[in-house]
Amino acid sequence: MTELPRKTNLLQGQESRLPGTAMTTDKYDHQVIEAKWSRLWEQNKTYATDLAGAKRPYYNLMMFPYPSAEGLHVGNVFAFVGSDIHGRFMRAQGYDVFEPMGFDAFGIHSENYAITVRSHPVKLVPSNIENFRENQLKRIGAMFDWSHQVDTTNPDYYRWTQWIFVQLYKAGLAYQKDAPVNWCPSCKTVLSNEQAEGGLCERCGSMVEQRKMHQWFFRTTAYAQKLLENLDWIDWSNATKTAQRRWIGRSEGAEVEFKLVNPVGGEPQSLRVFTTRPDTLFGATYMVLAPEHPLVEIICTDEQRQTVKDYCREAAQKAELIRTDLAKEKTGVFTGAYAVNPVNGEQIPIWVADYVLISYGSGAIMAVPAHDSRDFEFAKQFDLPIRAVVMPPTAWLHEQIVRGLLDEDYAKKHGQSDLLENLLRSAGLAAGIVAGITFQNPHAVLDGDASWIQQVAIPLYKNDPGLFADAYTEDGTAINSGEFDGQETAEFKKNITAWLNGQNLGQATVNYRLRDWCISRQRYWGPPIPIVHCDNCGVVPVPEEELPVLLPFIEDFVPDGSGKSPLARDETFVNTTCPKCKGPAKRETDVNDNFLDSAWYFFRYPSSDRADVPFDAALTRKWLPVDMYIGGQEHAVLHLMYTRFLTMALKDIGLIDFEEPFKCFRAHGLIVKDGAKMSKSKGNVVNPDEYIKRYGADTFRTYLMFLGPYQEGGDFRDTDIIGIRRFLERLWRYATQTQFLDEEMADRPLLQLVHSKVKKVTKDVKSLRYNTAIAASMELLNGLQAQKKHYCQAIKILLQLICPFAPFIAHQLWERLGGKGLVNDAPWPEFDENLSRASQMELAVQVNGKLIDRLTVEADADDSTISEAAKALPKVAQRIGGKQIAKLIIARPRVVNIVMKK
RNA sequence: GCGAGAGUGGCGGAACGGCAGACGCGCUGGAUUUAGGAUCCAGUCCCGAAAGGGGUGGGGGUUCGAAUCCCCCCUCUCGCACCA
Repeated sequence: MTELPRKTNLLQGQESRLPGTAMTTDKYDHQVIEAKWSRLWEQNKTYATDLAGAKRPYYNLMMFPYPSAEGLHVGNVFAFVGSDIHGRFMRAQGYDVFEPMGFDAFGIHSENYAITVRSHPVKLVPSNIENFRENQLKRIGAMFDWSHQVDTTNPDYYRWTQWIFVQLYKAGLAYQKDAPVNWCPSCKTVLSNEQAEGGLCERCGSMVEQRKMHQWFFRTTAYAQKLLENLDWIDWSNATKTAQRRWIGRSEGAEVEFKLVNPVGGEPQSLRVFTTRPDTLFGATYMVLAPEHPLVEIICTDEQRQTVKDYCREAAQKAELIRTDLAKEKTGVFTGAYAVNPVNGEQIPIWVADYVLISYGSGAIMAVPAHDSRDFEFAKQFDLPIRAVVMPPTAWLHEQIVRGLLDEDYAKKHGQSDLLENLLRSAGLAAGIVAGITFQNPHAVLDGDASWIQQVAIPLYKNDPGLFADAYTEDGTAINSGEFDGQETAEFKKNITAWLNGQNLGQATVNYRLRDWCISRQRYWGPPIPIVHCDNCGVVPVPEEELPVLLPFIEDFVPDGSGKSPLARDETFVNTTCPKCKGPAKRETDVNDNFLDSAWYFFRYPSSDRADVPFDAALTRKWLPVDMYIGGQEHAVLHLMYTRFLTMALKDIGLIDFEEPFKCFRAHGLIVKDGAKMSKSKGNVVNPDEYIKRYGADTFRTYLMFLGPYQEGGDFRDTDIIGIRRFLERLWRYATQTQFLDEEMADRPLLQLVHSKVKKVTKDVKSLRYNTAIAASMELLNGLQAQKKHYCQAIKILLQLICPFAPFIAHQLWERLGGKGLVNDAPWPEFDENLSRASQMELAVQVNGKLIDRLTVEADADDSTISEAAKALPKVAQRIGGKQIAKLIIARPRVVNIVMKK
């Protein structure tokens, strides 16, 4: 006989309904219930918010999805359900909750997918949206207000995306400049950053190059300071705020001017650099320009010209990723030119190296190898002088030497092996160890007499910090810095900046890492940038009344080798008349970045039915800023930064009166499967549809929220979902097969149970700790079932508590039990703090902090009663014996600790 | 390298500085059942027959008392990454 597997996959075959018996009608049949309530909610417009009439508006936003062909991902469901629970909770608190949903359907994902399946986004996107909405989103039990949905590819929407572009253009916040794009020489196409990961083309694997193109930018940097400052007061997840702060990357320093030794006739006479360490100016022994720096070509000497040219060409061909990622070894070449160090008149060489980025600061640096690890590495590689100008604390020197972080190769090369050996010997001798040290037990060494540091290590460092393996980059005391010697870093910075200012050689400056937002995309599937280029009038925005500039249907939308958007191939699109002079003109053919579509969608939701304005002023005042935004931490910087920028810009333009779009933002966690990230290649992708069909949306929702703390994510496990299903079935049986009493609950233990659980669930749901809220609901059900008397009042409260998680079953049972109206509209149960506490408390009794016994006393027992009772416990008394008690601590309602005298 | 977060039973995970392991999965035993992948009851951190002892990645510290706070180290996850 063949052995049958003990268990089969829970998802295989098998209808969830059991063969018909007399009981069937009363079984928990999720399919019937969920279909019924979906229908009722839709018919009665239960979740269509009266936007104009709402008394207590609450805007509950979640990040709208990109409607992929694969369908809704379980990660989306996790995100939406968590947000919906918050929305349902707020509704039960009496708010008019607006919970809209939409589709972020433009962009490279849709376009690429269409290319791979040889279809067209114009065909694919609508059917994907249809599938998302009708087959998936409508089944997860969320309170979506479908009367206000948004589809970014709809001309009624992107008309306003273009309109916003025009407003920004008029406000001087949109401009054009040359910027590099990722270019695949083999596919002859522009690539997005994610398509060029690792510096290789995603499709053909060839090395991605950087190509310069004239592109559109938004001036996000104009708001760098405000974007940073507001983080201090907005109520957002801390991790998100930290990520934004780092992304903005404010750093204070000074701009310093270095004059060229041999200025080329008529050309600029100096180089400006940004440094956060003006106090290290005396240690600047060379300078570096980024390969793209315009002065490179001008200043390099004829001798070096070819070398420099070759180097720059090579650097240009490396994608930024390769340049940064794989360049473990630094590269660079000498230009032949020199500059003058303004503080000491020294002539220092100017190099070109790709470790300096054109996009930050001025694209040029002064190199202080002794106190910057990158310069240090570069100087060692190319044998440039390293001069100490900051004296590290002796502890640092000690640490370096003790750990053996010294550079023997460097010492040898510079004929300083003797010095190094001397250092080691004296260090060893100081600790009573003979020379020829191997640092086997470094921390045991050197702790006694430290005079060797004063006598040997410090002079050695002062003379040549290159002997050490690392640069000292922290603050310290100035050395080798002329009149500034002895100053601490902070005061030195202040003084030297003032001095530079006086000499007209520099001033204090703030720099940001944040860059302007490049919104040009040389692709097809996006809203055309509403600009016309006219030979006479130059750049002219399309007049607002002519918007939208419709995206033309182009059968073959695949990028060609031109590097231009496919729109450039459509003559009837490109050729137009200038809105100003009516002469012939050409349209801009780039489309805008997908992130612009999603940067303002929440403005549109309340006004989605308005054809005349992007967003109605009164509705916007009433509903925005968004009360709660829940979404993925992966959007911590880009999406959330862009929406903040845009909101600030719209405020300054005068269209709104607030500058932060989201009062509260919470990032949810990531959901993994069996401990690993879900991916198609691993074959561990969870398809939500199957689970919803088999277990029901209620079970699926509740399970997703139960598998871990919402803000941390969790591990999805097939085997665990059954626990939730059993819980809901138990709830069903209890609610349908119990004789309930109609009178009010009266006995204290039951009241205590109910009130304590209401308290717990309320607190947890409020703070998004859904997993423990569910656990508390389970405890409540367990507790109710164990009672002798069963009250309708109690089960109804449980239904209210569970409703945000499992709305279908809660509505059904509420109705069955004769509840008034909808369970979700019943006011959230209040709890009584006094009733939530037990009438008796069980205290742990410790002796010297060790648990010995337990003691049950009345909740209001006084200290002496408790301590006498505790001491009287046999196990405790035995330990006390005749000895004296030093201290007796009562920490109610948990512990009594009896501390004995020693 | 930098930043953020996390290391707790066989597993997912609970624990205002106060009884470690709530809740659930799994497992063990029992009841019921034609059947069980249903339901109900009991049990389930480790060592020990018990009394008792040990236990929250490792090592120190603060405290009457530490999974929780502080310092050092290790590991994992996620971001960022030559930003001068």
